[in-house]
Amino acid sequence: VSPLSSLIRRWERRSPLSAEDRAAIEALPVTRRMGERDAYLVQEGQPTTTCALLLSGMAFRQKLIRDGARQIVSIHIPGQFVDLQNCLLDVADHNVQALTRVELAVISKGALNDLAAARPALAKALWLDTLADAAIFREWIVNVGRRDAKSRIAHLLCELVLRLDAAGQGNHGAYKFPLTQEQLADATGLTAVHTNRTLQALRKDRLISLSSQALTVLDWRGLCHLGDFSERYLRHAL
Amino acid sequence: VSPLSSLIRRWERRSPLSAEDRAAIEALPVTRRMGERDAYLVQEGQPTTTCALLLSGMAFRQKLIRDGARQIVSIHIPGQFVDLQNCLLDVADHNVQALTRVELAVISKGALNDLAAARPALAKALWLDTLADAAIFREWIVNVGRRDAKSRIAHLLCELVLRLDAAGQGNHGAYKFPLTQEQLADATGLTAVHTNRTLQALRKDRLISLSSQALTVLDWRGLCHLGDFSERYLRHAL
DNA sequence: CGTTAATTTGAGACCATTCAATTTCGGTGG
DNA sequence: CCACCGAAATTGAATGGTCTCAAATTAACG
Repeated sequence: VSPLSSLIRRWERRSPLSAEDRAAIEALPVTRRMGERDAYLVQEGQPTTTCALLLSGMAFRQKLIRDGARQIVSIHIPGQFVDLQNCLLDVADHNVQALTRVELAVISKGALNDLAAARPALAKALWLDTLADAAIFREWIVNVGRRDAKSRIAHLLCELVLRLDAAGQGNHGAYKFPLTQEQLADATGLTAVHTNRTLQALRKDRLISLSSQALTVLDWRGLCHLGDFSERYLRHAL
Repeated sequence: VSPLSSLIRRWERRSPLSAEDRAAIEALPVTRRMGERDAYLVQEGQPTTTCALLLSGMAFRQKLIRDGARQIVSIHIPGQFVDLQNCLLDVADHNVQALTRVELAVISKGALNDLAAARPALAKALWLDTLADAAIFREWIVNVGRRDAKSRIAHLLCELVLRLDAAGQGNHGAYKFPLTQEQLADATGLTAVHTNRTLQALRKDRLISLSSQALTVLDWRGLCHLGDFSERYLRHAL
């Protein structure tokens, strides 16, 4: 079975691919690669040579500012490219880090660009992936820019839960949740201390239970309401 | 002269287009449309039918949250699409508003999709536009998530100044700057009051002068340093 | 000029931060 | 299996950046 079958499956949820398109994907030269937790998969400033599809584990993208503070700008689950933009960039403009131990399918930039040039339907699929990313970025801006701490974290959890569900990684409202509180803080623009207190509030409100990397949603409606969550922006991401 | 010549010019700054590609762009059926200041050009929840290229004036994209607060997620200058994502969305997932009186070249979704399907080089150009947007979104997240008020505003000004320069809209560090302080606040995740005080601080530090819609950069190096600004992420946006 | 929008100012309150210390957890080796 | 270790989570108290609310001033525009 091809390492890119998860990609084909995800793209076919949007619309069916022709046999030739599927064959072209499966013919891509792929290298498997592992990454340890916290390992840098892409580093800002590095010349780019490949794109990587996440096969298992989770990863996130982040930027560092001068004083050393970190802002996480997205979180990735299996079936997604973690650095699709590198396909069209000479130099990486942000960092990608493994959140857990990860397994990657690495494809050369050139092969992916050739694929897009030769097969319009796949070019569109790649474009759509970029667009889905961008939609999430926009909502992420709103989250850190205009919501208070409780809403921010609630919103982030809602988004992750829907995406994990779509990827078949959740069962009955329970999820593996490998983010540390410090990482959750870096994703929401808060401090780790305040994130801790905010999580306690969410637990006291009986919205979630979260401990030892296990997240359970106790009150989905309530969490969505608190997080001011509407799933429209995830249209092409699920 | 074609209304899409500014688009061709911008795309050709990245790499030359073939005569056929240029002809295909110029053959697109285009409708001109005006928009008054503050007018909604796209409304969240609306079915999408067209994409619009900004010919003159400025526009911005924003989302509203439940309590009515607004977060501006991007600002657009002539030569850019203000709603390219609508090409691949059935329903708009955010709002687009005119910042000044604007002039638009409206193209039907279908025509643009056909263009992308038929002409790989143009599909790539559209993809690259989406990617450039996404790079700006990422930095925008960092800005509102991790920088303090002075840095946030300085960073936003740095970005706009470079983009205005690239679009040929600046002369000698002086720019038309139609954002009200309230809009600047909504873009940076601050309040209008605090934005006002922060601008006063930037003026007192002799970094900028800003009044009656005219921005002058007095100390570019200093502004970049304060804003923790690095232009790498604008690689494809300029 | 008159009217409305935009900017500016002041003071008090609050959400989130900072800094430091403590407790718990997960994994490791004896 | 337990002792140990570092990482992660938790707690407390004080500080501070930003917000809120309200009012005054200035600028924009017909």
